[in-house]
Amino acid sequence: MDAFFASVEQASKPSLRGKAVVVGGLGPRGVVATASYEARVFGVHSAMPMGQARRLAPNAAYLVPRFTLYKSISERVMELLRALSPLVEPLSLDEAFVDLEAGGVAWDERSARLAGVKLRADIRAVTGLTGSVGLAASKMLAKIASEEAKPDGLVVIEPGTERALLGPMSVRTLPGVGPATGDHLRRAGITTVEEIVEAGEDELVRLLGKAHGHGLYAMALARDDRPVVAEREAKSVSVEDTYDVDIHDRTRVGLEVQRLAERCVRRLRGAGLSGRTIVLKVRRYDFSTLTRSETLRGPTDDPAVIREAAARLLDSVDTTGGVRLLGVGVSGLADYTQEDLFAQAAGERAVAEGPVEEHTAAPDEEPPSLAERRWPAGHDVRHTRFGHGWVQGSGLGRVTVRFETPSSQPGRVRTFRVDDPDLEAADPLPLVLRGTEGANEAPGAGSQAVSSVPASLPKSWSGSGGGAATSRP
DNA sequence: TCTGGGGTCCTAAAGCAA
DNA sequence: TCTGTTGCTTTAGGACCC
Repeated sequence: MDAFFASVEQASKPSLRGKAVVVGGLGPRGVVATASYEARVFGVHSAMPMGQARRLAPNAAYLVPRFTLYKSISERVMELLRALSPLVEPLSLDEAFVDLEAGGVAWDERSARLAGVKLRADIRAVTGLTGSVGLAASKMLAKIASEEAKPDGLVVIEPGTERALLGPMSVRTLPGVGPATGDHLRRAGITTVEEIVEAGEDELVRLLGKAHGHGLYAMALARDDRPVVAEREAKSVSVEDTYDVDIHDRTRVGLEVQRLAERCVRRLRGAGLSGRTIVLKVRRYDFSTLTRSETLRGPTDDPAVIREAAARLLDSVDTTGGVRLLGVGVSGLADYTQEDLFAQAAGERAVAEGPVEEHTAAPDEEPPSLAERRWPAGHDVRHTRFGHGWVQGSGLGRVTVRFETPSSQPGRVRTFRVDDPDLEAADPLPLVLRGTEGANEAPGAGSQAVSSVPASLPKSWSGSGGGAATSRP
């Protein structure tokens, strides 16, 4: 999918279409998750610190990610892919490999291209978004082709043309070559794919080690026979938090680790898993990162056991100077059933844990007090008089809302007090009114779309207001 | 206002057992 | 009994990906 998070936001917010949109963490230490193509013109890109993005594109719309919405759209796209082949390997919410041959829908260039064209049309019809397709004989080449195809395109790499195509490309094009390896190779005078080939396999292994060296050399020759794997089992489960300001207080550090351990267990149990190795991660004030781990005799999903292990690991870490990030993870995963017996044997009382689904936005499950509701930029809201809209920004006791829906014209902006009883959080509306395939689900989709178009209404008392303010107190 | 969160894979060192 | 080799497991760190 093209600029996935940003595209979803543009689709659900008519006033943002054609505009620079940046989705990411809005706190003082946030980074960009996705920038719309309009924002990329200013030099904004993924993984860039938000502060830098704001300097480059001060007039862009800055929004917090809404993972549950993205996930639901992702699932619809994955369904389309699974209709093509049983062999679908998701790489992330917005990318997947599909083995078209295994699905029997494509066996030569013509049939593959046809399948690709139809897929792109289906994605558009079902989600209202654009996706790009890369077609080739291997995963690596398909991936490169899809990069070339973006945005909103389709690229085929024909068998026999691979080497010539790859040759002049930067080594950074190849999967597995990031900043570090790229630098390493550059210092050895290797900047293009054909220079990797010229250097030879032995030299690559000498430079990068066995696994990486052999692998990269093969990739440079366009040799890649990695299969498309449909179901890959998780190897680890982890949670981590970066704090807005470094934590110095050792007691507080300990408490945070306990909280993280509990969140980690919730996720672990939600997935029906238990694990044997507990990992504590600490990023210090100077960004140096260290991990400490402990392997238990057997797998567990017991919150007390994991909390205690994490606390022991913390004992061996010096946190003077402050920490900016803490994380707790579990690896060496095993099935839950096996663990169940273990937990029973330990005679541990089951901790009354909440629902398995975790909220993406708020780490804390606090009672949502009247005046202290949070209004994250970009989230949907409903007003009893003005209908459906989204939070453009909040701060200083005010929240600014734009009233529009995916199918409306760009809407008006109004500002309210954060404790306005007429305003409440709302679920996202579907981006497309009816899907092309399947019966129309979403019972109420049509009526919602019609009802909430804001006609001209009394003036609010707010000024136009600048861009979205951060919502941190 | 420097640098998220959730993962995967690889390497190297150290301890231990055969 | 001493020494060397090999292999497995645990631990820590680093690179990479989206």
